[in-house]
This record gives sequence, C-alpha cells and structure tokens, in this order.
Amino acid sequence: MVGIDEVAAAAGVSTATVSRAIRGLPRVSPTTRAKILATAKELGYVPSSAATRLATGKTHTIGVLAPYVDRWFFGKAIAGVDDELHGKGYNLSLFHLGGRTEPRERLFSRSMVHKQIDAILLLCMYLHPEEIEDLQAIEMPLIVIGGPVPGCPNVGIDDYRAARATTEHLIGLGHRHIALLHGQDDSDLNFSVPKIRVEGFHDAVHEAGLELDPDAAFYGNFTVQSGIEAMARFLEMPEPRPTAMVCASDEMALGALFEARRRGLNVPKDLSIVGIDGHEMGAAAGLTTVWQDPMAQARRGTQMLLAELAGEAGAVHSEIAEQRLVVRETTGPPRA
Amino acid sequence: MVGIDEVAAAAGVSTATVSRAIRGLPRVSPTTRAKILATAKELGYVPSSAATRLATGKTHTIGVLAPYVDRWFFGKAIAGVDDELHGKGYNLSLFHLGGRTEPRERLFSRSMVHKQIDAILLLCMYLHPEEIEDLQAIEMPLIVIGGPVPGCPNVGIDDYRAARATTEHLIGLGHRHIALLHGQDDSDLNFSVPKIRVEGFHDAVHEAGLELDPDAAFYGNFTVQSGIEAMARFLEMPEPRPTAMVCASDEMALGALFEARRRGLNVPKDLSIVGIDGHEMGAAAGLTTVWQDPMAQARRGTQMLLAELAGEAGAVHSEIAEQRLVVRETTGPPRA
DNA sequence: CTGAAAGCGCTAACAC
DNA sequence: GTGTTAGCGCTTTCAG
Repeated sequence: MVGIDEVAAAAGVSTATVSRAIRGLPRVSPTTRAKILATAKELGYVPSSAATRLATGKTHTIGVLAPYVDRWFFGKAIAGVDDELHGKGYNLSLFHLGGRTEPRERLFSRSMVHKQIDAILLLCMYLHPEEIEDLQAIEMPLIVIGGPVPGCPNVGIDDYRAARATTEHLIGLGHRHIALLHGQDDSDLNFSVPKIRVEGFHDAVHEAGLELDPDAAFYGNFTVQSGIEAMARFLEMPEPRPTAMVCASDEMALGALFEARRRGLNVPKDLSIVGIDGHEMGAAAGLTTVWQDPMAQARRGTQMLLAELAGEAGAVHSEIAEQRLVVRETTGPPRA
Repeated sequence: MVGIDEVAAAAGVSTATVSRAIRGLPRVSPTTRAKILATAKELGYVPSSAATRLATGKTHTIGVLAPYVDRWFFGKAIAGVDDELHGKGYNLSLFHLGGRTEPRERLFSRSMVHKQIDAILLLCMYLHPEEIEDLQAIEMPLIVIGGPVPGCPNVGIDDYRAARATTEHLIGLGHRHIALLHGQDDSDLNFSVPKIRVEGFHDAVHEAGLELDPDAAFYGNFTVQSGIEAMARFLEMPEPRPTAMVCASDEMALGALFEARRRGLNVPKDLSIVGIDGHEMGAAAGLTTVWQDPMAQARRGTQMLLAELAGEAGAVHSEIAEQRLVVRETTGPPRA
C-alpha cells in the first residue's frame, strides 16, 4: 500500500507538501502541486482514512440511526441522506437499532458511535428514556427526521395536522362514524408520532360534533400485515359498522384495503380508507392519503448537519416539512 | 476524551496491559484484568476506533454497495446484513452507487473503499466493465447478493428456474399466449438477472410448443410505476390479447395488477398476472409469485464474509438460495 | 504476567 | 512556498 512518504519521495518534496497539495490547501506552488498530483495518481496513492481520522479527529462519516431499513419511510430517508452525502466526501454509517418492541435487540448508547462519526441523523423511532438521555448528552450535531424526540431538533411533517386532514376529509364527505387504525401501543410513551396522529383524529372528530367510538379503534404496528389483521377485526364488528377508516400509515391502509376487497367490500362505496405517507404502492392502488417526502426531509436534515460541521453554528434546527392531502379513489361519500 | 493511558495510569499498569485486558487477550492475570475493566468503565473509556484502525489495519466495518436502498430487495438485504453484524462488533458502511441508468451518478472504484472497509457485499446491480474489473482486482473478501456478476462469488436464487416456474405455472393453467414484462434494456449487458429471467421464460414457452409473441414483450425498470405503464401499453394491444403476463418482479407485477383492475379487467379471469420476489404487498394483494428471501441471502453472504475475515480461507463461495412458487389469487385458467 | 518502546500514516505548527 | 518535527491513540514485538 503506497503511502504519503513514497509519493513525497517520488515527487522530490516533503510529506507535508504532498498533504497540502492533495487536499487542495493553499501554500503550494501550482507547479509542485501538479507534479505531486501526477505522481500520486501514477502511484495509485489513496490516503489512509484511518491515519487521517487519527490525526484530525474528524471521521468524515455521518451516522444514521434507524429502527428499520426495509420499510418505506426509512428506506426513502436513508436514500435521501446518501444523496446528500454523495460527492461531498462523506461516508454513511448505518446503525440499525432494532424495532420498537421490547426487549430491543440493540440499544443506543453513546459509546456505540463514539469517535466513529461526526454527526448523527436519527430516524424517527421509539426510544427508551436512557437512550434519549444519552442522545441529548452527545457531543455532536444531531437531527431527527420524522417524529419529535424531546429536546432534539427535528425535521418532519406536522403529524397532528396530517391526521386532522385525513379525518376532516372524511367528515367533509359525510362520514359520521369513523374507525381508526393507529400504530400506538402502551409501550410507546416516548414515541410521539402515533400519539400525535391520534390526537389530530380525536380533535377533528370532536370538533365536528361527532362521537368517538372506542370499539372502532384498532392497533397496528405500521406493517401491511397489521393492516390486514386490523381489517379482519373490523369486519367482526356488529353492523352498522363505521363507514370509513383512517390509518396512521399507507402500509397499514393498503393492508386494510386489500383485505377489505378480498372480503368482498366495495371501497369506497362500502368503506372509505385513507392513509398517511405517500407510498408508491398507494398511488398505484388509488389510495387517498396525506403525502409526505421523507427523502427530502432526510436530505434537508443532512444539509443542516453538514453545514454545522462546516462551522456554521446553529445550522441545525427544527423545520416543518411539506405535506399534502391527495384524494384518490379509496374515499368517497358513505352509502346513503 | 479519556484515552488508554489515563486508564493505565489510574489502574497502575501499562497501556499494553490495558490493551490486552480490554480486548480479552490472554497473558493478563484475572485480578489485574478485573481492576482494569473496572477503572475503564468508571472513567467511561471507549477505545478510539481511528487509532485501532491505524494500528491494526482492520476497520471492522463491512461495506455494502447498493444501487438503491428504497426498494424491496435492497432494503431487505441491507437489513439482513445488519442483523448479522449485530453484536459482532462490526459496522456497516453504505455505499449507494446510483441506479443503473447512464450516466451513473457514482461509479464504483477501488479507491472509494480503500482502507475504509474489510470486506464488501455487493447488492445485485448493473455494473460497467471497468467497475467489474476494479471489483475483481480488489484485495478483500467479496460476495455479491442477488445476481451473478462475472467472476465473483454470489448467493441468490436461480433466476432461470424462477422465471421458468412462473411461466410453466401459467402454461399448466392452460394459457397459450403469454405476455412478458421484464426489466432488461439495451444497456444491461452486464446485469444478467433480467436476461436470465427472460431466457427462462423463452425456454419454457418454446418447450411447451408455443410461440413467442414479440409484441407482447414489455420493458420496465422494476418499479411499480413501470408496471402501471406497461399495463397501459398492454391494453392498447389489439384483441385477442395474451391471457396472462409474467413480470420480472413483484413491484412491477403489482403496478400492472392495480392498473389492470382500474381499467376494469378481472384478474385472474380476464388476465392472470404473476411476479417474482415475495413482496409483502404482493402477499396482501394476493399476487402469485416466486418467493425468495433476500434478507436470508444477505445474512448468509455476511456470514461468509465474517468467516473469511476470521481466517477461514474459502469461506466465501457461491450458493443457490431458496425459492418457491406461491400460487395465490392472480392466476387462474384463461377464460374459455 | 507485565512494561518499554517503536511504529501505524497522516496532519499541523512552526521554522526556514 | 516548503521542510521538520511532533504528535493523534492504540497495538505489538521483545525484554524482563
């Protein structure tokens, strides 16, 4: 493995000059710089990142903490981070933390990222109190994408508004009895997204002068499968059943939609279904939803991190992301 | 940042002993080891990975090269790699290489992973000839997951057999005129998966004594959207149209399925549709497919890499992964 | 079983 | 502009 000293020797200069030349620093004459670059390429020299890290203390890699990588929101977000890192000389280190079930396979702790990354981008997830504490105490730029984490800046949509939008859309269509499929369970005390979405739903229902039907509240875990199961339970309800269902994610909504149709329901005539997210599959299936763009959110967060690392103090801050109700074919007026 | 020397001083031993104790190496008395571990924890000592890398030459991170992270196969595979790395003290560095369109945003080159990773896991994708060359010349364990890359060991399903299985299933159902939605285009010379799947289809058709209909061959890029578009083109064909369509991926098949139903077709009565992959959404939508498990494949590949790194020469080798035809509701006999 | 000391390959003052 | 010289924090012979 050719090192900086070999390049220096071959070019007839010192290692310090090679270092400057290669990193494009000033104080190197154009001539020598050219010569150094040439011999470096000729020798196939690539700086040792380990040595650079040790010497500078910078790793030039940003860490992404995610509970899942094989789900829509997270996949899109990770892609967004990478897009932004492209060509900027930064690496992306992925820390999969395991789902929100307990016991979690891997907990976050400061030591797991200690000196391994320059900044951290956290993808919305359930955190244990100790983890939040460790996170807040961490000595590097941090942004969370998706859901608010107490005490940490985040970029994401206004989940309350999103949930209200879906609910009000249904109410506007004439629905008076609306079921809810959300992703919250009792262990979610520190994962606020599901809770916030539920509040938006509740408030919209109440403000329309309608009643909440506790029997029409179903729980899922944001997967397609859980949507299927929820629909099965829904169909066991005695008639008259709710005429619409709002789901806390497109993946659950799609599961519910497929299952409803398989059981012979006509969506939207027998039942309106609406999701939240903007999943491609939802667009294909004609699902009404509140669209959001996790890739853009992640990109924005990464930009902030990079800016902060570049010395721009205060670059990292909370920001509300774009969202939009997209009415498609799974919602309509209730049967007369 | 507390370093090894502070621990050494506090424990009244040398840094060498601390190093041995912490890494669990022999030649340290139980007593001193216990003491060292205790003071290390007390001081909150975490070894500097940069220093360790420099000193040992090992990075303890494996690099994952992927063209996408927000698609089913790739998301699952990345999750699988991470699962396997969990708790083994290895990090996962993600290198997003950009899609297979030209010009590719980021090309692979040896220098981009130089000294940054110990081994590389490549997720099936289109590669340029120079990239393959660089890949093969690379001086570290390498495995590709998914599709064969010339000259590199891989774990993945037998794509030829998978394509044949879908086609023979349709033929067995009585279909005589079958459309094909594949993912190949002219730039795919080095990405063999689509081509192999097409061959399986062709061979199955020919061996059944049927004719290939060149007008019934559609091109997609493995996305849902491209499935929708392909179905739109399919529906422009003059009658009598093919009575079945085999798609090279579930994502395309689902797009085609949704679009067909939206246009009023009864699937499977008017048209049978089959995919390849085993996407959750396909299960929910009742899509017939050839199931495969990219997460398991990636896990297997990662195990091989880790074994090889652990000194087990020859641990990395090609392996055929499990697959299975899953007949669900989108295929049936053609209308009489 | 333990310690001293020489690196690992590069960067960063500081001289020249 | 360019070279010298210390480190960065850990690992690793090699003595003891």
